[in-house]
Amino acid sequence: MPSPTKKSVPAIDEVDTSYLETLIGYNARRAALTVISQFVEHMAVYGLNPVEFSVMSVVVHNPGVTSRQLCAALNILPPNLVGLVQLLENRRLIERKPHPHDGRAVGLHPTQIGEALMAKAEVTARELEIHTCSKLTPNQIQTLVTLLQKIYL
Amino acid sequence: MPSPTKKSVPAIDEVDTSYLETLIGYNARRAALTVISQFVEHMAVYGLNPVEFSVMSVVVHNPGVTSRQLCAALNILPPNLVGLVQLLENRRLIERKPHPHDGRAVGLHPTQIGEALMAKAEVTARELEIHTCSKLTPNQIQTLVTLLQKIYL
DNA sequence: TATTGTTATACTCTATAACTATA
DNA sequence: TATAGTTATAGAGTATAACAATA
Repeated sequence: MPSPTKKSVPAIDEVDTSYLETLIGYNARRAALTVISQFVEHMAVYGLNPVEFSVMSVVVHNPGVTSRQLCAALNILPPNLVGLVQLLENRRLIERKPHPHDGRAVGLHPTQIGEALMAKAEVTARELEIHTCSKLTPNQIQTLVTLLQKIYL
Repeated sequence: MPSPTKKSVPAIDEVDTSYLETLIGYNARRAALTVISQFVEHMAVYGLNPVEFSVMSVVVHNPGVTSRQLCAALNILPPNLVGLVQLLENRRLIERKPHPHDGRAVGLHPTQIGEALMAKAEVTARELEIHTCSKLTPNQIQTLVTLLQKIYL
């Protein structure tokens, strides 16, 4: 008489993901998705998703930056930036001005509204770090940032 | 007479992304994209993208796992897993068998072909870690994994 | 000839609602 | 009534090719 636990096709009680959890790629992706979903949630009050936030941030810290420079800095493809810039311009967060010495290029500048919005948004982003990394000490957060940059920079 | 550098609308020589580089979310996303693009490149020989690799890995290490369990473990929505499972089944990498004591569920099992493929793919994935993290010591890789898990687990 | 910005478009990934079969 | 698997579909994100204007 077979014991009750003997089955030719057993069921899985708890899924073992220990192998995947040893891989950098798996952990980086899972962590990034967690951080980003919290970012989306808390930045909704400013009407900014992560990409819009980073574009605005680069424009505020680099007034006059061109689309090409933005694309290179943020790893965005030029066709995908066009609609983004138009959206931010329509919201009066940025302005497009002629480039000082390249007739092909256009400089992107923050408006007063854009600067005011980002001043608040960047404070929120900083507070969000603490919340997202609540299980990490400030020292560990700094270590994490340093190690991540060694991968992509 | 104005100096040549005096411009009302100056150009940006080099884009300053130092603010964004202090944010966990920005770094996690950029690092994840770098790691994943290398993974895609090196796993193409097996015909597996990152999601297919993780599904296959969980099935191999948890024979009989159900779709629901897979979804919960890998953070995939059930409708998006359906096509994935069909694809892997068509490639004879997994098999669907009746669940031992739940008529609604279906157990996913690796075939011999699937197990053989994943044995090789997991070796490649391990080698890829070393390549992707060439600027990190084994100790730093371990630290990075631990810190990332504190965020999403 | 090369580059900036742009349009059009396709492909992938992700998300939601609703259905069926079973518990 | 709740859950597993599925279908259909919508939306977001990402990709390539090609064009006009300027360098």
